[in-house]
Amino acid sequence: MIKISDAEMHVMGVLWNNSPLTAADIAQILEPQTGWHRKTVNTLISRLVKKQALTFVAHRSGKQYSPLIDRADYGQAAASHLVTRLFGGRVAPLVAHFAEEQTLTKQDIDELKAIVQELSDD
Amino acid sequence: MIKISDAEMHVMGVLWNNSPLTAADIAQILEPQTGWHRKTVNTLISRLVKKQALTFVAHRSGKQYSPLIDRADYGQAAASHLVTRLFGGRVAPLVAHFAEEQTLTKQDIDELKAIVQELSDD
DNA sequence: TCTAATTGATCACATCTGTAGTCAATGAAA
DNA sequence: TTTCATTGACTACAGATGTGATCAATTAGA
Repeated sequence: MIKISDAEMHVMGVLWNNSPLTAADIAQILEPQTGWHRKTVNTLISRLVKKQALTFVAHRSGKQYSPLIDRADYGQAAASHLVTRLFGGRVAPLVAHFAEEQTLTKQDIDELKAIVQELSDD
Repeated sequence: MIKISDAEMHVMGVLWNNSPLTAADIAQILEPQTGWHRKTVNTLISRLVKKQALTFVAHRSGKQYSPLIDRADYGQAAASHLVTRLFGGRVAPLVAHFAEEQTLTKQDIDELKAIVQELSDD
C-alpha cells in the first residue's frame, strides 16, 4: 500500500475535490490553508508522482495532475489501520466517541441509522 | 498534540493493554509480532518518554513504564484527523465502508444500533 | 525574434523514523 | 569482593518528511 504523508495528503485532498489541476492551481488553493510556498507544493507533487499516487497529462501551459488512487479506497485502508491499532479492530468505539463529542451531523445520524437498519435486516 | 509514529504505536499498544511493564517485558511481547530487537524497543521507549507519552518509576530491577496519554483520547484525535482529511469531516461514509466490507462484528452492530438509538432520542 | 516570466527537475538540509550497536553503571552470582 | 549479565543512555545511520532554493528549458509578451 502506498504511504502518503500528512503534507502530501493535503495535495491529494485538493485533487480529490477537483481534478485535473496544474501545480500552480494546487499551490494557490493550498496557500491560504497551509502557507506553503509554491516550490514546496511542487516537491510534494513530485513525490506523489514518484509514488504513483498522481499522474499528469502534459499540456502546453503546464502539466495537469490527477489522482491515481481512489479517495474512498485509501480512506478505507487508513481507517482499517487506525481501528485495528487503536480500537482493537472494532468500529463502534470510534463512532461512540464522535457521538459523545457531538460532532455528528444530522446527515451522519440519518445515514448511520440507515446503515444499521440495513445490517439488521441480514 | 503528541505525534506517535507507527513503530512507537506498537509500544503504546502493549502498555495500553497492560501496564506498568519493564522494557524487557515490552520487548518480549513485541518480538513475536514484530521481530524487533530489544535495543530497537528500547529506542522507541526512550523517544516516547521524551515525547511525554510514557513515564516510568525506577525500581531495583529496572524501570516500570506506563502510558501518560489515554488510548481513547489519542484514538479520538487520530480518528478526527482521519475523518476530517479523508471523509470531509463526516463519519457515516467511514462506517459505511466497514459495513460494506463486512468487517463489523455482531457486537459492533449492536453497539452502533444503541448509539444511533440514543442519538435519535435527542 | 529577443527577453522576461513560468514550469518543473534537481538539489539542499534539518528533523523524524526505523532499526540497531556501544559503552558505562548497576545488580546478581560465585 | 571479583566477575558476569542486565539495563539504559547515547550514538549511528539510512530512508522519509517538511520546507524551500537553483537552474535549465519553455512559453509568452515586447
